[in-house]
Amino acid sequence: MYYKENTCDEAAGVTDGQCANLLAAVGDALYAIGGKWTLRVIIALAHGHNRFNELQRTIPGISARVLSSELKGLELNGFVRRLVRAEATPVVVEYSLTEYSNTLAGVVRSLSEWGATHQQKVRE
Amino acid sequence: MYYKENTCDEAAGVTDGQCANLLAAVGDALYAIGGKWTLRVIIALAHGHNRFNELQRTIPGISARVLSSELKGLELNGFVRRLVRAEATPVVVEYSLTEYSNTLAGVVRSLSEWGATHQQKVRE
DNA sequence: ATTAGTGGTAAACAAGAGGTTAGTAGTAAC
DNA sequence: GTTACTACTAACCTCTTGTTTACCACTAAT
Repeated sequence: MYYKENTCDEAAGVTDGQCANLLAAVGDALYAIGGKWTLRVIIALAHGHNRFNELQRTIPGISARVLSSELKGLELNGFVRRLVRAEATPVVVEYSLTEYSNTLAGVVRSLSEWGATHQQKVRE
Repeated sequence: MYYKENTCDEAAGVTDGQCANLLAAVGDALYAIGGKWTLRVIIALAHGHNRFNELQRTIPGISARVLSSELKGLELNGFVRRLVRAEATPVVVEYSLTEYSNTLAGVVRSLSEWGATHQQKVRE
């Protein structure tokens, strides 16, 4: 359980450490993947969309400028690999996920599960 | 066509639907709790910090203005309950999580687990 | 009398994320 | 010859988010 029921004094000291740890960890996670588009790009790549314009078509509402900067950031952080296929005409660029990005599977799963049920609740 | 039409014909149609669903669900989730402070406020509340200034002390870096607007938004969306204790002097305001906010447990857990390991990887 | 604490709000501003428009160079299809 | 596709990038603008500072009215302690 991520929450602690009681507020009694003996617990305060103990859970405050846990709380600070949680705050820091969640802060780090959101800093890396909390942007509006970051996870969506990763999801689209995970489904085999690995070209620039293909990604832009798959992700509704993203602009070329934002997609470009997202891909750069993801490459910099080791989530995405960029491969230029110079043998093709015109030159084709392929993006793909690294193994490290697989560590995000759990996050994507719980986030999408919660998001789906939450969306149903919002339409009440 | 001078480039391949599909990476995997049979998969394309099937997974594109899944992909769109995932994108929408994750989008909804991030819209609700993807802000810089939203989850941190919830975590602090979950650890028994239920007064305004207490929350501000617990969450490093948050300003009163932002905390105030976060709490308003969370109350509006049904994550937080606001209780004014008029019998006390000075008047005391208590914030607490609703039952609905417990549905976020899985999200917080996976996000904090990933955030913790990611932070270790970043320090390489 | 001064300081600190209660729970905030108002105003002014800064920063950054994201959106819009336009344009690059080359090729291929109509 | 015109359109459309490849993968972007530059410039500009807007809008949200967040910061800072000051302030409210009241109380309790020093």
